[in-house]
Amino acid sequence: MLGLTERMDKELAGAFEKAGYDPALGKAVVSNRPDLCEYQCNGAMAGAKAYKKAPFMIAEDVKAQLSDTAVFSSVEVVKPGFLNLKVDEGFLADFLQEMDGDERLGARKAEKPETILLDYGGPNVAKPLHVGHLRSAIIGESLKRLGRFAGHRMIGDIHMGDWGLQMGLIITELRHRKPELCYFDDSFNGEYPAEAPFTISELEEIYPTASAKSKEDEAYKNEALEATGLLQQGKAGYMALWKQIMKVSVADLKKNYEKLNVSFDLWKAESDAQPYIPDMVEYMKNEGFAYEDQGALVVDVKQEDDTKEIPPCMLLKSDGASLYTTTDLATIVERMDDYDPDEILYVVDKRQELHFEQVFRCARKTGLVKKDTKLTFLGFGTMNGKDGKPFKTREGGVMRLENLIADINEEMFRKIVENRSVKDKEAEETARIVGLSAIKYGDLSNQATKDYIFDVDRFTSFEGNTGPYILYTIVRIKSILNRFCEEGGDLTGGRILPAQNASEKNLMLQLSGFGNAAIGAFEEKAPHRLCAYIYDVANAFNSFYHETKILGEEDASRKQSLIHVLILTRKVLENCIDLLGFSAPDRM
RNA sequence: GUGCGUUUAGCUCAGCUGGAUAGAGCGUUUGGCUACGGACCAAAAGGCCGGGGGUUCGAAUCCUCUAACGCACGCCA
Repeated sequence: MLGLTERMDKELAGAFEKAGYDPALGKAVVSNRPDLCEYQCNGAMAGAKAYKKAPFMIAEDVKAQLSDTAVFSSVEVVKPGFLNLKVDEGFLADFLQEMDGDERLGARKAEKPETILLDYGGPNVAKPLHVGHLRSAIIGESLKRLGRFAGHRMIGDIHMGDWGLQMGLIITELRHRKPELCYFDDSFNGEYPAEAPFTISELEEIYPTASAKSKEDEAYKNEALEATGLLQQGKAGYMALWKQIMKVSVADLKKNYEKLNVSFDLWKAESDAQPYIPDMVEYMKNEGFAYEDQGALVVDVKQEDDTKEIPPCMLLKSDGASLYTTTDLATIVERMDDYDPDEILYVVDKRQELHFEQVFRCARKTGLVKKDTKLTFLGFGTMNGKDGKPFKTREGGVMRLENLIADINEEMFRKIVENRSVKDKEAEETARIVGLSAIKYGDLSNQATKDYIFDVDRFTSFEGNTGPYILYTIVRIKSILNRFCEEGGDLTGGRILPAQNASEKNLMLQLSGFGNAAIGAFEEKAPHRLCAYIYDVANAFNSFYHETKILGEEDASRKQSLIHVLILTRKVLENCIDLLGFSAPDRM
């Protein structure tokens, strides 16, 4: 079905055309002067130059063509050449009725569905998730859902870091601690044990220890580098050990991402791309793209229009080992092989922008991707504490994601119990749901590309532009609908009637904007746009609710209409939060 | 040093690609519970949109210069 603005555009374009002007000028946008009108069209001013005519005259001509419109209840021409529009109440009611019966709630579907590979999450194995991983997971998950809703084939890949120096460090530290393990015995040729020689918490302690040692101890660092190299060459004992590390880590990661309501279609890692490296490197050498420079193998990615020096893309270090860049390029080869995506979208910390610029240029130049394959970098900003500096624990250390979530849930639990006499068990579950909304909405309501301040008090508040406030609104609607049913009401009967007052009409207008908000948020890769939209809807609803007697309404058909508006509001809000990656409880 | 980004109300942020009087939330002040959840609603105060110059009917938005802060710049990932 066509959206409301699309229908208005059609009406306006027809009027412009009939009046002898370019129909493309007929576009309706939400008015920035709600005191004057609901929608406005600025086409007359935009076209004034081309037609060498006063904008006011053009607007008058268009208005004349709209004299018998069923879409607008009022069309006015103002000052320079604004067309001020009010939507016809009957038309709006019919639109919402149709929207209520539409599975997609009036949102258009992509004409050309694309296959989009979404690279997000990006945790390192054997290292605990920390707040730095939060944004990638939250933003990526939302984009995946938004894209899917828009009609695209979204493939979410967690793309774990499992192949760099970090693995060498862990292996080295393990060898120091437990040299007797069969993984370190070169003459061992039996079956390696099924049980891992460590737990996840040991693993998480080993890495930072090893990392610290390598910074102080040159010999230790060299050992780790050597171990990394041997692993990459496939040394049997190290491979077996690496598999154990992966097994333990992945199980833990799955558990943690589940808590965030984040799920991946692919659990791929850097190591999966390794088999593609030798051929890729060979190819780049043979085609003359790669050459040796200071002992390393590099590909130039400079361009004529560069405003600054772009360093070449390094494929192999002087010791022959591969790097982050190599792996990322090989991953592109792997993805093209496996899925031939129309676009690969990376949701990564914006500080890595230069690296991806190099990788993208290299992939294009050397033909790893097709000419029309889009490679997109969506860099997100840093999550800062209230002091404006990167988010830390009270002691100044890196905040583990687990702890952050636990803190939020505890705060939420406290608030819920304070206000309601609910059973602890239920309150705990509710606290988790509401807590997640606080974290996700707090993050997503900011522009992804900018740094933002993570303020626990603000995000967990039930007032203002927060996740809990949105959930509160939904819960409130559910509560009214429940009561309606208890009183013997029928949720399916009747139809939506024209609005009878300003707050009701405003709510209806807001609801009609769902499609544009959801699709627009994806097209602009901007979940915060959807947050702004639901906040508007929630406000419009609460204002309407405050002024309107619903269950006490005596006119049966009007009461039924109000119930329908409520149902539709709930649907819109629930769809939105699902697209953002969280859900609402029944009570809170 | 070079490049990129940011700068909007006391604080945290929007501003839909150039439109009318720059908007929210928090905080502050005030008013509203014998209706369906007051965890709400209504209202007030609060601004040289970092600064200068330009482009045009019209600029927070585009161009240019400049300041402050942040980030990134070949053998880590």
